[in-house]
Amino acid sequence: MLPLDLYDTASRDVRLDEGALVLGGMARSIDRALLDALTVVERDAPFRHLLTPGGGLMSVAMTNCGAVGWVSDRSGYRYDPVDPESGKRWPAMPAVFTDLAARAANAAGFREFAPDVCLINRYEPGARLSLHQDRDEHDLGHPIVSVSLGLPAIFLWGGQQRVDRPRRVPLTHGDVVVWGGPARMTFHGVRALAEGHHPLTGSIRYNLTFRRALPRG
DNA sequence: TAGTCTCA
DNA sequence: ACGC
Repeated sequence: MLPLDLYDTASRDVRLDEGALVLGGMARSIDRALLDALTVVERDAPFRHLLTPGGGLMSVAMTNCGAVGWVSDRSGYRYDPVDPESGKRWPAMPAVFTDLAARAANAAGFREFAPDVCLINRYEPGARLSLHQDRDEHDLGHPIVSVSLGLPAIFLWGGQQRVDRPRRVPLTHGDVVVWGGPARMTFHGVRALAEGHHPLTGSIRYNLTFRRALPRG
C-alpha cells in the first residue's frame, strides 16, 4: 500500500463544505482489487432490496461487510451483526477496503479512521437514493467515507436541514467523498442513475460507504 | 421522510 | 403532499 503522503491531492479535489471533500479519482489505481474483493463479499452476502420503515422498496440493492451491517425493514433502520437474509455474520471487511477508507479519511484530515462497517450499494439505471442523513451510528464524531465505482452518478449534497437546496456533484469511477465534523449530518442523496456502460462494471454503479457504527472497545 | 405520487 |  502507498504511504499516506504519496496521494496527490492536486488532481481534481473539491471541497464541498467545511469537513466535506471529494478526493477525485483516489480509488482508481486499486479499482480491480476493490471489485475483486466485492465479488467475494457478494458470494456470502448477496445484494438485496431492503424495505423502508414506510413500506417502500428501495431501488438500490444493498449488502454489507464488517462487524455489523446497515439494514432497514418495516421496524426501522439499524446496524445488525447478523445478515437477516442468511442468519450468519456479515463477511469480514477486506483489507483493501479498510486501508482505502483510512487513507481517504486521513487525506481529508480525519485521523485514525477505523471503520467497522462497509455498506455496499448497487445502482442499476433508474436506481436512486432520496435525501437523507446518516444518523444510525453510535458516535457521530467519526467521518463517512464514500467510494464510487463504475457508472457515473450525480451526488446530491444538501445542507443541515432537509429544505436546503442540494448541490449536484458529479461523481465518477474512483472518486472518494469524505465528510465529518461540522458536515457529518449533512443531508445527501443520489439522483436516478443514467443508462451507460463502464468497462469494469457494465451497466452498474457501486458505492462503498464506510462508517464506524459501534462504540470503541 | 434511505419511499411514491401529484400538480404546476 | 403524503403516510408509514
